[in-house]
Amino acid sequence: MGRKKSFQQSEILIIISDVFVKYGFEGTSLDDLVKATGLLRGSLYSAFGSKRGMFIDALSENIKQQKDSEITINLVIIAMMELAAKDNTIRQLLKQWYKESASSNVMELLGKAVLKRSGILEGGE
Amino acid sequence: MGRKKSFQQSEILIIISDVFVKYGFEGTSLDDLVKATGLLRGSLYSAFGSKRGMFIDALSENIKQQKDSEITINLVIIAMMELAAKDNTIRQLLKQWYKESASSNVMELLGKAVLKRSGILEGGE
DNA sequence: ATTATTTTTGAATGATTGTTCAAAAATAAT
DNA sequence: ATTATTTTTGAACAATCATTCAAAAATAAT
Repeated sequence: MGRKKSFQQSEILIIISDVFVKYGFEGTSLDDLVKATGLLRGSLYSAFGSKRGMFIDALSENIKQQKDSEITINLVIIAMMELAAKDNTIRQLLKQWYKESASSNVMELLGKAVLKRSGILEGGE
Repeated sequence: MGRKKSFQQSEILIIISDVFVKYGFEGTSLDDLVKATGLLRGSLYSAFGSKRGMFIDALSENIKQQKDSEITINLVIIAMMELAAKDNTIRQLLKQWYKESASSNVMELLGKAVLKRSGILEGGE
């Protein structure tokens, strides 16, 4: 009973993931998320509770569904750089990812992703 | 002539570097920098121009003076993750660091630092 | 139809953000 | 001493931030 949800949580999380990957956690504003998802603040908050909740759900979902995709790796690094030190819940998620990571050389995987994100390798200008 | 500076730019940059390493770029507020340095906003701005200027000077100075220290590596990763994509000046600094980096395996160096920063390896709890 | 329940809407809130700048203080030159 | 120059001071500013919540809308149950 009650009004029907106008969106599918899993589809919204894909959009949210892209935004966090693009701008980082601190660099992402709620306005960014509102614009990208097409939802209003209230809907996002009733679905995820907080900006942190949105990030945690995005990270969890990506870890669950595509352990070594570029998006997952980027979310993992953002979590490690910006959140893990002060957030135990996120630290636990990262431990799980680390344990289950298929890669044989995690360090190199992470380092390569950081370097790629910087854009210092391509196009001389 | 004129009033004497009450601080040494190079000493302030060491403090500023520590703050940026601790909180990241977006995660660092001017209040954080004011508290840590003991200087007031006006002094910081007349010395460095902007928050971005403070970061750039901190990064440059560290790259110049201790190419592979933990602080330098952390500043480099923060720059790569949060700033490089949209800031050409920072991208150039990072290219210089990359070219002159003494390490034989930069990817692994970066990845190891990210992993260490996350804190997921130590202390089980 | 009426009632109950859930979701959407979006304006409002208070806090925090980076930046500015006129006035005061300190020093050097005349 | 007076003038010129530089730095410090810190209040003020507009912009942006994450979050809240009462009202409206939509759906299901009675």
